Amino acid sequence: MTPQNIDLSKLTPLHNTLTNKKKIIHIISEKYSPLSSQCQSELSNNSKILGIKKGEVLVKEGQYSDKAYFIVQGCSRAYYLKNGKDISDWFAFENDFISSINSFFRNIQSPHFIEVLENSTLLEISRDSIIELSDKYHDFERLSKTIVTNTMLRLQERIVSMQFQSAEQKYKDILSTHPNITQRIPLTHIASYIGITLETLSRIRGLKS
Amino acid sequence: MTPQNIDLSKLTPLHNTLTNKKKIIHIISEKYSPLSSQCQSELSNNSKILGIKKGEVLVKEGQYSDKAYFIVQGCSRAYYLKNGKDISDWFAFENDFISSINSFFRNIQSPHFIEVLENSTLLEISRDSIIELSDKYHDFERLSKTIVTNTMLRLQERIVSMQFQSAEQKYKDILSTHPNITQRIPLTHIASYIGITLETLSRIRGLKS
DNA sequence: AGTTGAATTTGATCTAAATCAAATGATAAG
DNA sequence: CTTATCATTTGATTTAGATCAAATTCAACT
Repeated sequence: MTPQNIDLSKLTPLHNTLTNKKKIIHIISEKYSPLSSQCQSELSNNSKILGIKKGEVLVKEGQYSDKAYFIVQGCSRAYYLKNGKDISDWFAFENDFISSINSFFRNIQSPHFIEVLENSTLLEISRDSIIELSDKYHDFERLSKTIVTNTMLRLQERIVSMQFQSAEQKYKDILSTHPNITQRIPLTHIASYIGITLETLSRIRGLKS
Repeated sequence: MTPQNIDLSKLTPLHNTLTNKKKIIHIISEKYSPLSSQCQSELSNNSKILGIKKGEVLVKEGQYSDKAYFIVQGCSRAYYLKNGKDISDWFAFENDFISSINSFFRNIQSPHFIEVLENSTLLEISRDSIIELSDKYHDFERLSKTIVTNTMLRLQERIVSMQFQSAEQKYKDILSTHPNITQRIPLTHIASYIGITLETLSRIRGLKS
């Protein structure tokens, strides 16, 4: 019986969790940047799996949040309130990371909320663990650099998309990177993410292009 | 005589350059993340100082650019053409870095031009050198992570500023981070950077607020 | 199935900022 | 000083998308 064929539900909860964690960390290592097995197991000891229900809020405005979350299953968003209006600022799906980046990196009060949009499984890692692992392991430092670099490039693309595009083009842009985002994220959130109103988005979608 | 009091102009050009390079690298190390002296001198061997005249173009659209530039003195911008319109995407001043990030990190053709806006002194480093130094020195890996992280946070702030702000507020936002930007950067470029037209910017500035 | 509340669509204005166009001001070069 | 080029301002008009408001569709829960 190969590892892939183990029926996880038959194992004890503890063993199950450990097995899953190793798998998740292996995925992170594959997707972002390779980690030595020693570093992987130390990351395993410094992270925990969370099961979160749809609608729960992981971070609230004003909190100091020193956690980063890797999405194993489900999706989440970061948003902030501007004059009472809910503006989405980041979406994260399977194999993406999410955190309140201002609070996490600059150690200030979070301007963002982070909300789970589907029942989700997350891997939580604290800033202290990340700092410790980055100090100790060069390959972990590289992993975190890779994640930050990806994020930077994604933000840069988003600026270009927002700078001088029509509402319609901005919507097409997001569809081209996330073709089925509308099946998972309410339109209000998509609208504010691309910087247009819900009504405008609805009209754009009505056009048979 | 302390090192600070050496009159650089009295030295041979070569010595002068070397001394300057070490100073510059020391500044980078101080400002972003400390480098061991061995790493500093290896970086010194892997970088070169450029003197560039106002108006020169360092990178053209379509080129593969594998260089990063640290601005010792002067300023530069990255911009792209959208339907023939010149849209500024990044400004860099003393102690900032600039590069065609898409080309540099993803090894694709640059969508950007990089133009020097004032007679400038730059330190140029190639991607190969950065990769090599990052492999060899954990502290260099950290330095590059720090630079990327700063860039990411700056881009994120910019998105928030662009998302649902009035033209006037966007202008105030850029003034608050770069109070004297208007003394160094033509208004056309500032306007496109914040996503408004030159005319609108001029009118905003006309209001005595 | 029927009720309730949220998500989305549709409609009628309104407005901030774009566009088009021309005038003025500043800088540099001969 | 004069001309040429570039940067900025000012003016008139248009328009994409916001705002306000109501109708409809959808989904979850008794």
